[in-house]
Amino acid sequence: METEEKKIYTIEDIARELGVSKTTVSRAISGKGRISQATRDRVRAFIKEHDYRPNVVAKGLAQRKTYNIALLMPKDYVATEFLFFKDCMNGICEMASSYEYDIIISMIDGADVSQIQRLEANRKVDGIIVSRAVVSSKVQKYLKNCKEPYILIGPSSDPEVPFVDNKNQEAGKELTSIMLMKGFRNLALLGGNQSYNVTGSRYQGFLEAHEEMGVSVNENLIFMDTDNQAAVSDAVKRLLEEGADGIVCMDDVICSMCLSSLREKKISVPAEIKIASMYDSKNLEYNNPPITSIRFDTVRLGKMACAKLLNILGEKPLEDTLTLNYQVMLRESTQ
DNA sequence: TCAAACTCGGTGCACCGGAG
DNA sequence: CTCCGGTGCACCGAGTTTGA
Repeated sequence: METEEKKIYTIEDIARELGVSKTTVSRAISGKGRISQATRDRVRAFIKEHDYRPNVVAKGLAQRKTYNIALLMPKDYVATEFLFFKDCMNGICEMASSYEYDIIISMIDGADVSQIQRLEANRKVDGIIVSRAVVSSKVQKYLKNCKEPYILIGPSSDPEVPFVDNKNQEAGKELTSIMLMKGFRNLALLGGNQSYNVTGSRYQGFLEAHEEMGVSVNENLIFMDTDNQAAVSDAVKRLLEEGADGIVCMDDVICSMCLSSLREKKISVPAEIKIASMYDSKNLEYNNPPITSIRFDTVRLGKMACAKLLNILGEKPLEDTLTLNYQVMLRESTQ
């Protein structure tokens, strides 16, 4: 069977077919400038009928835009972050594509800025989204001097740098408060990589809850950088020796490793020790007992980061309705 | 050999003619 | 004169073609 190749229309073809100028067609599509409703309808009907799609490269050429956004990811991200990135990316891509933007992912190796340099030199992107784990000060300093705007996912200490972030500190505080209100007085904290801001924020929340409730923190029960099984097992061993009555894990992967370590030691949850986590991801979905956890909407976080950047790029009015929050999922592990 | 002109598809601005 | 609805053309950037 002979396959008939579909004609790809240009704005000029439409103008010719409809007996108007290219500018008129462009206006009918963009909605900018003065044009009669009748002409606009005619153009739109033609576009619909012939499935016309504007050439984004040409559009970019005329507007000096690329319609690309860079997403900077850390090259050395650990397993605990995978689900975060996945959800975040879903949100970013969804928001970007609704404005005809595409995402270019660039893996950043420590303080090496060569990837960003290349994107900038080749004018590949209009803006940059920096995932929270790219924290090297050299990278941040470089970005500040970049001509492309950027937004940070995660806390920003610099008031000039736009950012979006989950309410990590508040969530850490609330989760800890819940444990303290249940009467636990010897809480352990298993934290992630200390070079990440999120770890610091959640730790601050943990401390604040103690302070507010007038409970002193047992320094021997604070474990950081427990992002691998060996470190978690060691922490679990020590927190049991120290007589901890509850464990707050900074994320689900840490919690999952912690549960595995407790099982190995035949310590039962929640009968012998309570445990709570943050992030409420698939990692713990089928755990028995169900784990009390903070649920963040990371897809929304990604969407919001992208929306804010699009706003800076002049593409999108900023919606106040796009706010971030979290839910506390109270389950059997803390009962 | 090499500078100038042209190419792609779309945008933005200056401007035009007709109507009120 | 002003407003409306439209036109014409320069321009965007980089590669290719033309022609002196």
